[in-house]
Amino acid sequence: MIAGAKDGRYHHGDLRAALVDAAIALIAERGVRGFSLAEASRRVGVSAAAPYRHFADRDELLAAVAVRGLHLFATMATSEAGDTADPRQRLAAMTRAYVRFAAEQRPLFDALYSAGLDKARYPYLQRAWAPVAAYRAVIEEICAGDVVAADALADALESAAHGHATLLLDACNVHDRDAVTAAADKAAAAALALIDGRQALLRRALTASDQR
Amino acid sequence: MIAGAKDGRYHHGDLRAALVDAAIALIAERGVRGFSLAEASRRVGVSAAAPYRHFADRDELLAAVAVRGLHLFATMATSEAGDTADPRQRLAAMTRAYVRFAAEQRPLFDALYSAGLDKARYPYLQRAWAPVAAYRAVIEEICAGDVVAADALADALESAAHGHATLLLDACNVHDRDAVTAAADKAAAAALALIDGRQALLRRALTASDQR
DNA sequence: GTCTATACCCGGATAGAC
DNA sequence: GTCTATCCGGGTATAGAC
Repeated sequence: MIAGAKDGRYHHGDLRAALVDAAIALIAERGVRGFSLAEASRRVGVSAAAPYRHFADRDELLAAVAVRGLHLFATMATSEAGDTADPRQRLAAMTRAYVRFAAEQRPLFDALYSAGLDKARYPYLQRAWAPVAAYRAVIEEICAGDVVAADALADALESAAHGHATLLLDACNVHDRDAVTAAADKAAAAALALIDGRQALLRRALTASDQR
Repeated sequence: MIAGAKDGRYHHGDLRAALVDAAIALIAERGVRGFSLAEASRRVGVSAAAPYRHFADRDELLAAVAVRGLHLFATMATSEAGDTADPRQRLAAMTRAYVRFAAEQRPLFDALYSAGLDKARYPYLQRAWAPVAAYRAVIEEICAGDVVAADALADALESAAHGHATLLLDACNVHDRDAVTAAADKAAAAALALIDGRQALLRRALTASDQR
C-alpha cells in the first residue's frame, strides 16, 4: 500500500517520494531501460502528467533515485568499516561495501551508473559524493602523506571496486547471495593486493616516460 | 557515400553491414540510449521496416555491433602486447589495450557492456570472447601453474581493467587523448601492482573464513 | 527475398480546466 | 496539485509492390 493513498486514488500525499519508490521497484523489475514515467505514474495511481509537477523530466526522477543511492552507500560503507582501526582493513571493508551495495541495491546502483545521466545537469548529484571522499584520509594515512601515491592508490581502489561490482551485475542476477559474497571478498582482496603492491603504481609512471 | 547506394537510394547492397556501420556512428553521437532502428534506417536510406529482414529487433543489431567490438578488441590486445616476452608486461599491455579500446572504440564498448543485452539470447556473443581467454595462459605462467591463484589473479585483473575503462568513459568525453593515455597507464600500473601484491588475493579468502 | 507503405501502441511532454 | 486532452515521435507488425 502506497503511503498517502485514499479512496483508491492518490491525492495530496508525498507524490514525489511515492514516485521515487515506484521508480526503484520498476527499475528492479525491468532495468533502467524498461523504466518509464508513464508506468511509474500508473503504479502510484496518478495521471502521466502529474510527475511533471515534481520532476522536469524522466531523467530528473532517475537523478533523485541516484541521490538516494549515494546516501545509502555512504551509510553502508561506514557501517561495514565499523570501528576497524587498521587503515588497510578499513579500505578493504569499504571495497566490500561497494560491491555489496551494487548487488543489494541494484536499482540505485543502476540509476547512478547505467542511467546515462548528464552529470553537468545535476550538480547536487555531484555534491552527494562528498561523504564518500572521507576515505581519502585513510588512503593518505597508508601513503604516509605522499599525495602523489595517495592519488594513484585512490584511483586504483575505486576502479577495482567499480570493476568487481559492474562485472558482478553483468554476470548474474543478484539474488545469488553466495555469488555476491564471493565477489565482495574478491574485491576486498584486490584492494589489499593493490595496497601491498602499490610501489608498482608509481614505478609505472616512470617507465612510461622512459619509453618516450 | 554508403556502399551499395544507387540512384540516391539503397538497393540490394549489403544492408546488414550498412546498418551496423550506421548503428556505430549513431551510438557514437547519441549513446546507446539515443540509438534507434528507425534513425539508423533513415541514415542508410531505407524504410524503418527494412532492418527487420536482417535483425529480429533492435537488440539483435546491437549484438552484431558487440561482436564486431570483440573481434577488434582481440586485435588491439595482441597488437599492444606485441612480442613482449615478460608475462608481467604482457598483462600490463593487455590491460592498457582494454582501456584504450573502451575509449577509442566507445560505441563498440558500449554495445558490449551498456546496451543491456540479454546474454542468454546471443550464444555467438559468448563465443566471441574466446580469443580473449588466450591471456589465461600468461596468468598461469606467472602463478607457476597454481590454478587457484590464477583464478584469483584473472578476476582481479579483469575487474581492474574494466573499472578503469568504465570510470574513464563516465568521467569525460573520449576525445581527450591525454586523459585516455593517463587512464590506460593507471590501469596498466594497477595490473602490475595486483601481480606484485597477489599474495593478498589468497590470504583474504583465509581470513574471511577465520572470521566465521 | 527484399523493400515500401501503413496502421497500431506506447512513452515523453505540454496546455488548460478544476 | 492533479486531471483531461492532445501532439509528437519511435518501435512493432503486416500486407503488398517489385
